[in-house]
Amino acid sequence: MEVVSPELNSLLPEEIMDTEAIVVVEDLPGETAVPVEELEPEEGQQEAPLPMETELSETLSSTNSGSQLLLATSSSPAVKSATAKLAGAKPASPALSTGLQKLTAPFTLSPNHQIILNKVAASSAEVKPATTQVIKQEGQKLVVTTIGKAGQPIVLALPHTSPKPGQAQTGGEVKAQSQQFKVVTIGSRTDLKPVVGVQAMSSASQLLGTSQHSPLQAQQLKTVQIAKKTQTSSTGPMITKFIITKPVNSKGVSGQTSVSPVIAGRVLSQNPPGTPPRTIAISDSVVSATLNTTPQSISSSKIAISPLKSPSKLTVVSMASQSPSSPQKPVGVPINVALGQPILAVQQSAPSSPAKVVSNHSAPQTVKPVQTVAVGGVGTPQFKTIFPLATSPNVQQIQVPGSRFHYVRLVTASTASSSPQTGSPSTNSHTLQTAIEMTGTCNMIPTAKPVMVNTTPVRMSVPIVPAQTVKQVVPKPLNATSQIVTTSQAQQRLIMPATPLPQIQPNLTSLPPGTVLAPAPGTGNVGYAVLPAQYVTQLQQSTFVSLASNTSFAASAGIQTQARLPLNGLSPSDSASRPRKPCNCTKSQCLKLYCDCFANGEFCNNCNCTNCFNNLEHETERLKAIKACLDRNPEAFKPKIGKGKEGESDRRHSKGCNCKRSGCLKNYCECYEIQAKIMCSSICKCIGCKNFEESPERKTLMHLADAAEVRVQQQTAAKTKLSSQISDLLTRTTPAITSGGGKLPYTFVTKDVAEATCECLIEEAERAELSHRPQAVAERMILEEFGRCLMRIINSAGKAKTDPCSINC
DNA sequence: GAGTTTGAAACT
DNA sequence: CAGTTTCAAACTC
Repeated sequence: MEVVSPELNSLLPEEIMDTEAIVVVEDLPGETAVPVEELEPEEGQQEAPLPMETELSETLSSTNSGSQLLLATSSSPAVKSATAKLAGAKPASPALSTGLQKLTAPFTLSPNHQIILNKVAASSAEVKPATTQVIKQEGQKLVVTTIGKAGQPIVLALPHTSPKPGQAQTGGEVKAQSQQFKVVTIGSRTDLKPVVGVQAMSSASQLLGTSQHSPLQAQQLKTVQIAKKTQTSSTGPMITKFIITKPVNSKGVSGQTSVSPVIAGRVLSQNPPGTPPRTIAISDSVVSATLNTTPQSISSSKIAISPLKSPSKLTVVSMASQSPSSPQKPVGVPINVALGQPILAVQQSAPSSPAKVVSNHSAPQTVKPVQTVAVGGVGTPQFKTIFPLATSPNVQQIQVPGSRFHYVRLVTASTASSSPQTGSPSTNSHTLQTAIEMTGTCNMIPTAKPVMVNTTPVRMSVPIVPAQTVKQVVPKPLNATSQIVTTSQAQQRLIMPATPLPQIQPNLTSLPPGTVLAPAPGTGNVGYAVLPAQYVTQLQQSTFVSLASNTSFAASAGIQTQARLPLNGLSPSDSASRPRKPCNCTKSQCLKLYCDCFANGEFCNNCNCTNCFNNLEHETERLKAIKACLDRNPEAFKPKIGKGKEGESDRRHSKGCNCKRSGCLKNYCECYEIQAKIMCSSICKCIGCKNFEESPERKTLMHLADAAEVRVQQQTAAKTKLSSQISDLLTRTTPAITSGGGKLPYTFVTKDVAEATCECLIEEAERAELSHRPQAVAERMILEEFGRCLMRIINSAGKAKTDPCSINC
C-alpha cells in the first residue's frame, strides 16, 4: 500500500498532514504498543493513554516462525545499505535491531529503503509444508513500503497465508506468486512524528496492531479498526490489519507531537510516549501476498485525500492495483483510517466472504473484482473521493448495515478464488471485507495482541469522513459467488500515491466536491485520478463498476469491467434531490467551467456532450483542467451559493452576477437561476437589476411563478384524482361487462330480456286495445308496463349478485 | 429544432 | 484589471 507522497503532502491541508507518520522501527524498543482491544472502537478516541505493549517478540515468535514481518525506516542508513536477511532474532542493522531484534523471520532490505520480511525465506527453497506450521506462510510476503524522509519507500514483506503445499516450495515460485503491497507514507517533513503501525494478523501469530498514544493526544485520538477477525485457531489464516488513528484535532498538538498516524500491520510500531500516534489498522486477512523482492513491481496504491477545511464528505477508494502481467496474489489489506474522526475504511481484496474464511490460495489466480470500501466524512455536506486507479479493478461500493462507513469494494483482476470457501477456523484467512462484513463497522477490536512497529513519520493525506454523513446507499445484493470471489486474494493497498504527483499537483483543499485521487491511466502509478464524489454514489448503483481508464485491468482475467454508471449521472439519492441536467458541451471537452458537470465536480454521464474528457478515461486531462481552473480561481469548485453578510439574505452568490440585459430576472443570471432564486447582493455588478427584495418585477415574477406552480400542482392533483376515479370505475365496471354477471342493471338487458320486455309491452297494448281504452290511456298503460319491466330488470340485477342465473323478465 | 440572446468563463 | 473572445445555457420563434 502506498500512502501519500511528500509532494502531495505539501498540498494537503495542515489538518490532514500534520500528524501522520510511519513508525520507525528504531522506536520500537521501550515504546509501548496499545493493544487493539483497548482501543475504543466506536469513538476512536481514547480517553486515556493506552497501555504500552512490548510484546512484539513474544507475539512474533509465538505465532509462527514462518511469518514475515518487516518494518524499516527509509531514512535509516543502515537499512538503506543493502538487502540483508535477518536470521533468527538478529537485526540487520542497529537501527532495526531494537525494533526487529525479536523477529525470528528473516527479512531482506532492498537497496532503496525497502525492507522485505520473510519469515519463511522467500528466496530460500526450503519451504516447510503447512503441516509443520499451522499456517503456511511460505512464499507469502507482505511488502509494506513507507516513504520516509528520504522519500524512499519501505517495503514490508509478509508471508502470504495460504500457499498451496505444492506451491511456493521453491523460491522461484514464491517470487512469482508473491504479492506485494506497499505502504507509502507521505510525510516528507521530518518534524512530524507520525507513527505507523502495521499489523498483520495471522491465525498463528494472532498479532494485533495497536497504537500508542500520548496522554495529551489520547483524547483526540480516534482509532478505527477495520477487518478484524479473531482467529481462534493457530492454523488460521493471517490477517493484516491497519489501524490508523488520528487525533481529532491535529492543530491542537504543537510541533512534532501533533497527530501522528499509525498504521498497524502485523506488527505495530510503538511510539515514544510523547508521540501521539495515528493508527491505521490494516487487516490483511488473506494476505496471501507472495513475495516480491522488487518493490517496483508493486502496483500503485492510492490514498484518498480530501481537504478537511472544506466540509465535505470524503470517500476514499482504494483499488487494488495489480499489474496484469504479474500474476501476483492479491493481498487483502483492509484499512481503517480515522483521522480526527473515524473516517476512512479502505478495503481491498478479501479472499473470503464475510463469514467465511478463505484458506490458502497459494496458487496464482486470476483476480476477480474486489470490492473495497469507501468511507464517509464527518458531518460534512460534501464528500470527496479519492480513487486509486493505477490498476484496473472493479469498484463496488457497499454499505454494511449498521456500519458507519461506506465501503467500496475494489476488484482486481489478478488472483481470486472462484469458489467460496466455508472456512474452517484453521484454514481461515481473513480479508478486510470479511472483517468488515463480520463486524459491519470499522470499529473492530482485535482480540489478538498488537505488535507495534515504528516507522518513519509520515504525513497522512487521507481525508476522513464520518460515515454518518455519507449517503446511505443500499448496496445491491451481491450474489454469494461474486462476493466470495471478490474477496479472495486481492492485492490491497492504501490509497496513497507512492510516487509524487506528476506535474499536476492540485490544491487538494480546493478540489471539486467529491474528489478521488487515483493513479491516472497512462501515468503508471504516478498519476492521480480525481473522481467526483458523485461517482462514488454512482458506483453504488452499479454492481460492478470498472474504471474505464484501466485498460490493463479490462484485459485481465475476463473480469467484469463494464462500468455501469447510473443513468443521468445521478445516484438514486441524488436523482431524488437534485436532478442534474445533462450538458451539451461541444468545444470545451467538458473540462472547463462552462460545463456544469465539470463545474460541479461530476463526471459526465448520459450527457449530450461531444468529445467529452470529463470521465475517468481522460483523468489526466481532467486533472490538468482542474488544476488550471484552480490556478485561475482557487475557489472555482466551491459552492457558488454561500451565506451572505449579516443583514443580507442568508444566501447569496459568492461572486455576484454581471447581468446587463436580463435584469437579473432570467435564468441567465446566476443569482436568479432556477434552483437558486436568490436575490442579487451588493457584490453583484449587474446593470438594471430587478432582482432585489422590493422589485415589483421580481414580485410579479415570483407571484406568477408561485401561481404557475400552484396551478401545476392543482392540475397534477386533478389529473391524479381523475385518473384514480377512472381507474376505480374501470375496475368496478369492467368485470361486470366482460363477465355478463355485472352488478349494474343495464348489463342485464340482453337480447332475450329486450324481446321479453317488448312482448310484455305488446301484450299490454293489446290489452288496452281490447278494452277499447283511449289512445292516451293505452300509451300510459304501455309506459307503466315498461316501467314495471325495468323494475323487474333492476330487481333481477340485484338478485343476480347472489344468483347470477336469475335474469328473467 | 434552429437560431438568437445572454452572461460566465476564458483569454489577451 | 479591463476588454475581448469563447462557450454553453437560456430563450425565442
